[in-house]
Amino acid sequence: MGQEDSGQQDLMAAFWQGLSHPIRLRILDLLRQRETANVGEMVQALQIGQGHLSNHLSCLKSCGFVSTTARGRFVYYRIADARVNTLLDLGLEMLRDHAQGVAACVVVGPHANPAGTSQREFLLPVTPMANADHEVRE
Amino acid sequence: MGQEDSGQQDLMAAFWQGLSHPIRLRILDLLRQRETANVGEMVQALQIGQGHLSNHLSCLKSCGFVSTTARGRFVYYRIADARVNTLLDLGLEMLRDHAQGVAACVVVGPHANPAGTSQREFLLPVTPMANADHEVRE
DNA sequence: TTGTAATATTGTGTTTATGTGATACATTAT
DNA sequence: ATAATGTATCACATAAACACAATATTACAA
Repeated sequence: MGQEDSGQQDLMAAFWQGLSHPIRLRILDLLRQRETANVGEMVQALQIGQGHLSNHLSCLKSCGFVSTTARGRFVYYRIADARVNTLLDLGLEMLRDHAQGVAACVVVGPHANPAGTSQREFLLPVTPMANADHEVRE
Repeated sequence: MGQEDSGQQDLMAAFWQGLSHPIRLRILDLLRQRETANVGEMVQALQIGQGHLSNHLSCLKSCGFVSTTARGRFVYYRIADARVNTLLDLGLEMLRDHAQGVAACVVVGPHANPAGTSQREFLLPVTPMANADHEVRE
């Protein structure tokens, strides 16, 4: 009976999670602009702790979003391959049409947004006629 | 100086997180096969609690991955648009080349995999020569 | 209107991801 | 060898995401 191997979905979920953190996304953005950068340079640009950054970099690398080149004691990171850019661009495009909904997404459970806690702000231009809730009634 | 608006990255992270959960991915897979299904049918197919499923559906909908059509007291869900499929296909393709790394990704910090806790299993065929750690030394 | 079925919400207890600071490693310069 | 610099790891505290059970809603049918 239905359902299929959920094992692959576990892995897939872990894969997407690699992109589910603002710092990791900022790292990718930085690398898309600078082409390449070592840890120290990124610490400077992103203004976060070295160890912390290193952990995120490790995650991005494991998931295959970035690759590295060690030169002496420096380690240069860069976007792993074109598909990463494709993925990021497509995501951004979709986000444009759902910024408001994403901002409101409580990600399962009200606890995530303890009554009153300011909704996530959406500083992204929301496409005007993007049927906010995609609901159709017949 | 440097860094740019991290606000958009927060939203983008939330967007990707919509895909970062095995149940949500199973829902999307189901909808890619059945084209459309109501909550009850999905409860059956996925074998999970109705409330639980409903929460995940809510998340997927907010983020724009699925859309709904209410017919009477039934609510039919379906993949929102072609881009969702593109995204999922591309992700799967990338996962094939990094299954092992993703499985090992400790997602920042060792606590995530408390010493000994069996590594995440990878039941996905790993592409033979996919340079596991993408490291280059010069 | 009353009862019921189909969905959506909420309350609460856990698990897992993240933030920090300290520490271990590796490589180059003295 | 020894010190200094750049990166990766680790331990601990905290917060966010999740699972589950119970309850609230809404649309229908009798």
